[in-house]
Amino acid sequence: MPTISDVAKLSGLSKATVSRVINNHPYISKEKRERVEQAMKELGYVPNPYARRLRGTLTSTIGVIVPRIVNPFFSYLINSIEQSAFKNNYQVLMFQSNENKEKELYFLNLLKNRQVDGIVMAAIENDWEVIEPYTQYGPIVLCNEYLNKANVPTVRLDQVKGAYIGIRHLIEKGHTKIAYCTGGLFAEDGKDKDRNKGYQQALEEAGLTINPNWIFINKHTMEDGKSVLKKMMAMSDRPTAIFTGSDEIAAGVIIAAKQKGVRVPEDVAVIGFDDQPAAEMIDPKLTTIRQPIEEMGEKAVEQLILQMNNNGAAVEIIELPVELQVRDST
Amino acid sequence: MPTISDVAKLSGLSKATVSRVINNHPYISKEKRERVEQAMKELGYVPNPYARRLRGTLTSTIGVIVPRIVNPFFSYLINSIEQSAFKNNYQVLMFQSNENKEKELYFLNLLKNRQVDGIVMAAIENDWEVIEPYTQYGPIVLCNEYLNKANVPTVRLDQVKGAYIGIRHLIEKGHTKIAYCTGGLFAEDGKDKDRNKGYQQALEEAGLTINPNWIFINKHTMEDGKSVLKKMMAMSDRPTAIFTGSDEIAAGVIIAAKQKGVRVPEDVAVIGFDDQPAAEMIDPKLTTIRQPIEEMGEKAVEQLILQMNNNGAAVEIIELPVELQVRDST
DNA sequence: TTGTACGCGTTATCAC
DNA sequence: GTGATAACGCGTACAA
Repeated sequence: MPTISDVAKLSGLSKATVSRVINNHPYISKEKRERVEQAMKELGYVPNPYARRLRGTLTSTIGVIVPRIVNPFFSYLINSIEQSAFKNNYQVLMFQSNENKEKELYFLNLLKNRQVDGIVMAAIENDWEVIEPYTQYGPIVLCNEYLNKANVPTVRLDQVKGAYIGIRHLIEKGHTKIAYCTGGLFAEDGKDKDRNKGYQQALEEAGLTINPNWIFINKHTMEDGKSVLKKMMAMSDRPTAIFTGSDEIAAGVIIAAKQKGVRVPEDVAVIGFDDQPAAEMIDPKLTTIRQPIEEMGEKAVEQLILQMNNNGAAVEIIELPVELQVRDST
Repeated sequence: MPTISDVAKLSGLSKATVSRVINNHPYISKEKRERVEQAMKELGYVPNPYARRLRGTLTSTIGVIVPRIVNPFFSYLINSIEQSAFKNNYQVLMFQSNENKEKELYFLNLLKNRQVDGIVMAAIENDWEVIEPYTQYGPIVLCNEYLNKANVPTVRLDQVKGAYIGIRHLIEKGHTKIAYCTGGLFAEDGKDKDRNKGYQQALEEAGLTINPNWIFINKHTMEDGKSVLKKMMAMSDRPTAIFTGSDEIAAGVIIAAKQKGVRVPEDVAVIGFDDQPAAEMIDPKLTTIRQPIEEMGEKAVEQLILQMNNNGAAVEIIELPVELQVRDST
């Protein structure tokens, strides 16, 4: 690999001059500039980025941590992040935490040793106390996750409203017996706490009370959806509608319903969450909560770049709206 | 950021000794080793990777180029690549070419200036003649794509067989009028040429001839699938089965069929390709061709690492088998 | 406008 | 075993 010295030698000029040409400095005679360019072309010279960085020039790659990229929600998010980053001349280093605390820490370490200049966390496995120290090495922005105690830029969705408008929609359709799936434990302060709040709020407003039998916790997959439907059908007091918390679970519910001859939405109305492409493939097409993933990715990159360029930039919390997408399953 | 000199100073030893500790050299007294480790911890010292690389130590990131990550096929592929790379202590820089030649070249340049040590190309937009020169900067392996003229490691699927067993299955089910979708132009030497070959081969063996009206070219999306079904139904001589070339197209066909009251598989049998998760969500569940994506990603990483570690390693062409997954749409 | 010389942080070489 | 020191490739004060 040719170095700047080779170029200098070939062009009969000094390294300094070559460097100036490379970095577009003013005050170089046209003639020498051309001589240098000629020599660079001839040698196929490419600046060594490690030497440059060592010397202090800024780097240009950002890291993104997601739980699993095969989840369409996250592949769409990464897509958006990659596109935005590219527009801004940043590269994207992609990581899957696989919901593994140690893997997450491994990735955060890349920030520490400056393999990346900043990180977008779209998953967060460790407690904030253990993540927080890494912010001293470079900016971290939270995306689709948030922690009240974390004083970092955050881009998130209004999950309270997401659940609220979903439940509300079911109520307006005349349902009073509404089952509910959550990815967490339906605790005050755990995973999905915002959605839980929206759910409770909508019920309260309508004067309905929660039937604990109709709460399904720790649900995530299509298989979960199938088993939920079966459990529902086995109840003596059956719900007539279900808020599933994800399109995948909703798909499982609908598939199982068909198997059992349960009609959707006549016998059971089903509402998903995410508005994934599959929502339109399912029969009946899925009513669901649409999330502005694209915009979320853009904003996250925007915030991150802001922080990278300006260490003291204000820490913004951006909340994006969700909306109801009514189709045929409710 | 503390440097190796800071550690040396604090521990009262030389940079050389500190470096030896960092790199696990033998022949260091236990006592000094501990003194160094203590100092490192105290300072929160992290070696600067750019300096290390400048000095000659190998880097550890590989690039992956895919057309679009939101295509489940590729998100699963990237997933597999990321997992394999991680196991081998490599990081993954992810790129979407968006089927754009220039973007592809931009990424290939990262190889040139050593931002990545090697590249897995799961998409290939430019002619090989323009890509080939980049191989001098680092290894490139082709994944799910191949070019006869390219003398680089290649991991691919047996597409001829993929189409062949699909069509064969339809024939065995008694179909003789079989429509066919291709992503290319059904040309001798273009996109999907292998599948075309498998299609023709299966028909020939069964003594069937190709009806040009039943060939649909340039099809990719669910929307394409819908319009294909409509066109089929408008024909006087209708096919009774269709090989769609992708689960997405198949989904579109089935959705449109339902709308029109066409029964699947009674009136039209549909076969997909890929075996994406959606294949099980669709009603009827999709018969499709399963591709060993996981294995493909692993092999690609394996080949790439082989090349990176051993410049002269043999160039292997690995062909992975596909298989028929029979469900309810045929 | 151009060149000289130094330093970025690390590791390898060579002495001791 | 350990410590100077040079070298990796580049950018920039400083001098000219």
